[in-house]
Amino acid sequence: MDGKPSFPLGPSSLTEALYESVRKRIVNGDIAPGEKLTEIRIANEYSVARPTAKACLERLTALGLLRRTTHKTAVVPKLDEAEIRDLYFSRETVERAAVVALARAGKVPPEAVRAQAAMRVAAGETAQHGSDQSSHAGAFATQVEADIAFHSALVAAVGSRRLARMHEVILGEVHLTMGQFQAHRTTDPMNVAHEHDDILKAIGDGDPERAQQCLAHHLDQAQGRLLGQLRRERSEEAHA
Amino acid sequence: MDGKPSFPLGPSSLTEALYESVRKRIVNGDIAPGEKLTEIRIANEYSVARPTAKACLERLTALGLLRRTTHKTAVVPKLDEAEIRDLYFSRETVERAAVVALARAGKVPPEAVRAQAAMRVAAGETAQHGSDQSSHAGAFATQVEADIAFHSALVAAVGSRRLARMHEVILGEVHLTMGQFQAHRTTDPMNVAHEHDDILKAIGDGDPERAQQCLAHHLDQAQGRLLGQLRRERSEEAHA
DNA sequence: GCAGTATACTTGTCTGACGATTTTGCCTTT
DNA sequence: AAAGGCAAAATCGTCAGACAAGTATACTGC
Repeated sequence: MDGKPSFPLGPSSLTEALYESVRKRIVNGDIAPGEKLTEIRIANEYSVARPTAKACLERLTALGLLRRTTHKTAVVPKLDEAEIRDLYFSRETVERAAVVALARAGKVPPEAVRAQAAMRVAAGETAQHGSDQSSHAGAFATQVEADIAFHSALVAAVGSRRLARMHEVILGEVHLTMGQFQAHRTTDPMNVAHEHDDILKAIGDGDPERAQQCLAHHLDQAQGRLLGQLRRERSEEAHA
Repeated sequence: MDGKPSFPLGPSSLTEALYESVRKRIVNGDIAPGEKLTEIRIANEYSVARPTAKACLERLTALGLLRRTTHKTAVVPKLDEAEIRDLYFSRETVERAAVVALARAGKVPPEAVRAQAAMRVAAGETAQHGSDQSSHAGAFATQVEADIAFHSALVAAVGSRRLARMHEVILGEVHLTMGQFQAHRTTDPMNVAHEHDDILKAIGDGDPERAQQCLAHHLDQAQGRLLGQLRRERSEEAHA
């Protein structure tokens, strides 16, 4: 009946599954920034042919999750300050257009409020297992997932396929940086949840201007946290 | 001395050359919308192996210049009204951010004024060879190139790699639609040049608000021309 | 005459191997 | 002893072939 199934359950293709697996390993920080990712390594680790691994690396490179030049091995990038600013400038450009369109329509996307609920329980988990290291890492990962899902739902609700596609690329790199700074993260997760609420509130009130400002504030906070973390790491390795 | 040559003369790689060639054939309208593009056809036409052609089609698909679902032949899309609106909404989102940033800095990109000069001579050529069909088509192609170059220079001048990358994808589809409507084009090219001038003027005056409005007007005009052309074709094929 | 099914053709995907290029380690020379 | 050149190893780009899945068509039965 309907042209396409709304819920594709799993990656039917082998290349798709491989791509998703490697992608998750990169954004979760399982593969450290600066680490070499050769085609042969991927092929061996997953027991697939090299052209398959090659296609996977090319897709990741196109999305900005890998850096590679001709005849050189792919490495996962470590974003410096200038690139983080560039990333968040692009992110704000896309998400600003989204929240303005949503506020004009005055419709709060249900998916976003669902992601907010998941965000809150994840924040509670993080605060609860503060001492336990492994549980903390797991809870943090789900928290990041919920954060990504929130912003993704915001853009998806606009209904623009091209805006969503651009945002998907941007969010990939955002996810990457969050995963890389995972270990030393110290931020209170409830602050993020409150900032999300402010955005949804402004959208529901049909106030594009305020929604835009709330979003800018939220992204500025996030960028500031990332830059502060980056400077802290820089000084740490300077002492060593 | 310098890390990378500022002017990469030609695609050194075979895959790159193939990709560029097919891309140009698509955006110039040499390959009609709806036409099937099989891997074997590309491989035969260019005398390359199938995996090479496959990689080429995948890259084109990722950029939106081809549509393909699993186990089905890739076709060049013909954008309907909803998709053209979506495309121009995304385009305005990106270019608006660019002109605002440029107007804030108050710097007019030299590349843009160069593209404007090229645009004017191309417009003159188009008007001159109005009767000659082949010359007209050639002049129109260079005019479209100059138009693309102008908007591309605008975004490139911001200095954001990610914004430029998003814009490149968007402009690819824009180029595609312009190439498809090439045959029946009737617009006065000087109007476009004047609208471009208004944008540059506002940027030079350091007036972000006016630059934004001029851009919105320009894109609205362009979108209107495309939609009008599309409706005309629809009625034509309804009569036949 | 129409619909359902089976077959054949086309297409997409996966696997293996060869040649070209870059990088790195070592040797020679100044 | 240090720097430059050379050689060897490793990696990337490309090509050729076989298998499986999907689609379209033709045929048969109703």
